[in-house]
Amino acid sequence: MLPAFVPPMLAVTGELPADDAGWAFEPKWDGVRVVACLGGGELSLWSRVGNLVTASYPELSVLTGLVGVPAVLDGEVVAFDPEGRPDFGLLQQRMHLTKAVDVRRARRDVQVTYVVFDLLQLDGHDTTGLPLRDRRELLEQLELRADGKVQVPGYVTGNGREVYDATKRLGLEGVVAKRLESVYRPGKRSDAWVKVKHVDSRDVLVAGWLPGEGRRAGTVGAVVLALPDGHGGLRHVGQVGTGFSDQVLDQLYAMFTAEEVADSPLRGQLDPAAERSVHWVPPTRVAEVVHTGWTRDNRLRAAVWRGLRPDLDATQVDPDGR
DNA sequence: TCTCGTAGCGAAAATGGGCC
DNA sequence: GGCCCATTTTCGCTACGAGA
Repeated sequence: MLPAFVPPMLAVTGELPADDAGWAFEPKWDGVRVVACLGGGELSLWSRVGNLVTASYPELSVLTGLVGVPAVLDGEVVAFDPEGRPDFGLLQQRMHLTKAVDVRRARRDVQVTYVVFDLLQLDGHDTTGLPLRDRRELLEQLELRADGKVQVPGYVTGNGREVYDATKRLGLEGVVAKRLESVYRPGKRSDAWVKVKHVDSRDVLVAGWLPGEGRRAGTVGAVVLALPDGHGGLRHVGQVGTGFSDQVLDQLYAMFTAEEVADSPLRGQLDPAAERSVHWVPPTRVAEVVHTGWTRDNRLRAAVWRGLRPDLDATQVDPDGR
């Protein structure tokens, strides 16, 4: 009998705990959250919001041979780059495939690994009421290892700062701190799990803006960002659409509409439909954003607005944005 | 058959409203 | 006041239908 989907517990974003005691630290895996339900020789894989994704990752059928009793596992499907780092861009080539022929083709270039970090049911027993410490012990007793397709990475107790620094050196996304005594709360965001991400702060130039929709109709939806290209021009480095308060949006809207210009400083660098929607401003204002890295086409990944930098002028912005 | 546009889904963060 | 949930935005990708 195949167990039913259990919605995964979610972490809050925050800082490392001030006191390491009672916390477990593990790397933050840059992949997609997947709950695996096993039983009767069958497997179902579910996304965070309860969509069935079994067909997208046929190689994970090895799980059925690893656990002798019905079980529900929580983990992350990850694609590793040749250096062994999780690469979300690679994984995106697999995420939405549903047809067997497409999945077969994509598997030649991108293999995935299921990184298991929690156990929610075992042999018909609900384990979510157990402390994390006990759930992990049961999980490790299952000895889930399969030829690079399944991993159960260990965790570190204490030394959260060391784990954080190590993940930064290794190019990982960050760490997750989990209270060892915490129970698993299905579908809930809990401060018993705290994700601490590595973020970079950069100074960038404001080149234009896109109108908002819905609640943000009549104000700014996103700000178009640029950096000097080192040859007297500018290169587009993406947009930022989050991190603003309503007050800041109103200020930016008033500022931008008063300065609008017809000419694009980034001609030909955005796709034509997007370029038609942009309202351009002179690229003289400097803003600070934080982001989690760069996409393959040299755009800022997951950029969050921090504010304008009136103390800086455009000539002080480094082509690397530092 | 190919291209283009749209929709949907994955990730994330911030805000505001409702409720206790 | 704090928590939870809904809603908004971003990017990157695939699926699919329409039209050339």
